Amino acid sequence: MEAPGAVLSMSALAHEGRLGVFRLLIQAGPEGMAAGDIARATGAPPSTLSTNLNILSGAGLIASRRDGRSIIYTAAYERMRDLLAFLMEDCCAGRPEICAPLALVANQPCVSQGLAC
Amino acid sequence: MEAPGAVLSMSALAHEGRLGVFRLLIQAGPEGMAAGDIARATGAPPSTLSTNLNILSGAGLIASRRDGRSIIYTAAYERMRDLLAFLMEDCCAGRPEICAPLALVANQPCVSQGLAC
DNA sequence: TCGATGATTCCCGAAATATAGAAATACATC
DNA sequence: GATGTATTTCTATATTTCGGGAATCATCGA
Repeated sequence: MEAPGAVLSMSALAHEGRLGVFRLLIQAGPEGMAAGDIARATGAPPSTLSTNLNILSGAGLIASRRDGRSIIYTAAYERMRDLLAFLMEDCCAGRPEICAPLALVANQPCVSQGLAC
Repeated sequence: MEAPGAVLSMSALAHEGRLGVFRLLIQAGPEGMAAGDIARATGAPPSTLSTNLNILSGAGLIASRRDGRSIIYTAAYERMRDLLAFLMEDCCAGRPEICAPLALVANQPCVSQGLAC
């Protein structure tokens, strides 16, 4: 990822409501969540939520698909991974004191699930 | 780090100019860089740069100290590490497919410098 | 104390963003 | 078709952010 993409992604996430939606979608997993369910979970009015979903989508952080009357949103893992990789590579270049401790964080979920990474 | 802090940090970094300054300061290392040098390096007019330095500072991402007539800015590594940890923990919880590959990135600088992490 | 230099603060018009009601669209069911 | 539900688009308003010129503050050397 290049800087402009990172700026776009971060400005999408730099908003309490959108960050909340994104976290929700990450938790929801690959099956995703319908817009209406997100609205209920967050309490955001439909048009506001729709705007924010659109912004997250424009930043490539979420994807959507229609299922009957509902539109299901899912988190775009690769994009998030790219953003994190950009921030880490970019910011850790020559400064391992930042990133080295993060390796533990990165490994933690795997460890806790018995995966080798 | 909590969500509001992450939002603050990301909104500070979600700006081409500020991201550039921050990257510059990361590269500059613990010795930091004088505001004037940053201005020369980025070509930003003084008032604009000052505003942006202030925003980064308010987000806790950089720190400053006076040295004679100059004010030296340095990147706040811990804060950046906290932000990355928040994003990784928060977003990878239960989703190791995002973070597992990042462990490699995190390790890379160490590896390239012969460090064990 | 004075002038020069480095940096910040003040200010304000322009542009972008946030929010949400109302209307419109898409689809499913009857 | 008609109706109801899900979601988006349109629209308007309020708020925030951006950028940079001019004025101000802080420090140093003479």
